[in-house]
Amino acid sequence: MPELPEVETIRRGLDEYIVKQKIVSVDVYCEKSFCGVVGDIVGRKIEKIRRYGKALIVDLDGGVSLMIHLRMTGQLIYDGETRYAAGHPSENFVAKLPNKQTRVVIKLSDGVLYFNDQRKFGFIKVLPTARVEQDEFVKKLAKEPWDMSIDDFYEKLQRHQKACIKAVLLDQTIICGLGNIYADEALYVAKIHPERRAGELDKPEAEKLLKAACEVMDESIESGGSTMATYVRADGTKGDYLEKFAKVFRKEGLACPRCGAKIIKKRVAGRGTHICPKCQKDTVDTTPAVEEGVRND
DNA sequence: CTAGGATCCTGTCAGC
DNA sequence: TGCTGACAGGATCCTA
Repeated sequence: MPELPEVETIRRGLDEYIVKQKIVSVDVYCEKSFCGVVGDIVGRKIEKIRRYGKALIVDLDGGVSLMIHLRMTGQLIYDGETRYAAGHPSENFVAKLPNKQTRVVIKLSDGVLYFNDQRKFGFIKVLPTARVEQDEFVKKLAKEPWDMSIDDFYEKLQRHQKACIKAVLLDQTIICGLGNIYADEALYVAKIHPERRAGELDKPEAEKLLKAACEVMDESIESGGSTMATYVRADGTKGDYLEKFAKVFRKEGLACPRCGAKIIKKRVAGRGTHICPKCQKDTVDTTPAVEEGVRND
């Protein structure tokens, strides 16, 4: 799905466009995609949009909230005076809606919010606002990289000694926000091979990785996420992290911008993984002479 | 407890 | 053309 930067991009967009609007009606096209009773949210006003990791919380008046998780292929498309679309990028962003992938349609006072989701892994769930933080998913989330101390991160890596570092980065209960794109990009920036065991990273490496995670996600959020967040807005701007900033993700066969070696793709932790085989060594760097393995390039 | 694999679902693409 | 298997920007459940 949409990883943290994309979800944050959606949050900002919804904050601008749907807050203060009233829910007029809700059409559920796919039962699996909507958990709750439609009558509990119709007529309520949207007060606030929050985010926990990759989960979006829409607070309504009367102490009711919606939790929205896009998982792999979810998208939220607001169609009002302008169209604001974000989430899993696809032609749906500019298509006529509803369409085959539309799962829930929320009609608002001044526009319509479409929840599309090709694979139906995502969902919208109705719950009392007071219970959001008690939700099993929310409760288990770890800190986001910006809020995590290096000691905390290093200790977590030690705790998951034998797991691939990539698997660790994808585990939201260890560190929250990264998904397949930003895990690959962060590992590339930090020059760490995704198949290294978490326990064998030394502290300077862990620090580089944590910093890289913040960096790649900051960059993406600033550009509106990797998706075409503002696709149809008048200014024509669009978020295009993959085009503009990604160095390895979906770049297999292309030259590494750092060393020129050919980027490869292989399966790691059950996911397609992009690596520069030269910059990202799959064994511990035993180069002598430099203390603690710190290399300043 | 951790680690790894299967699984939910639809759609697309490469290879025969 | 039609079929088949692999794979996909996530998270959970099951097993060892």
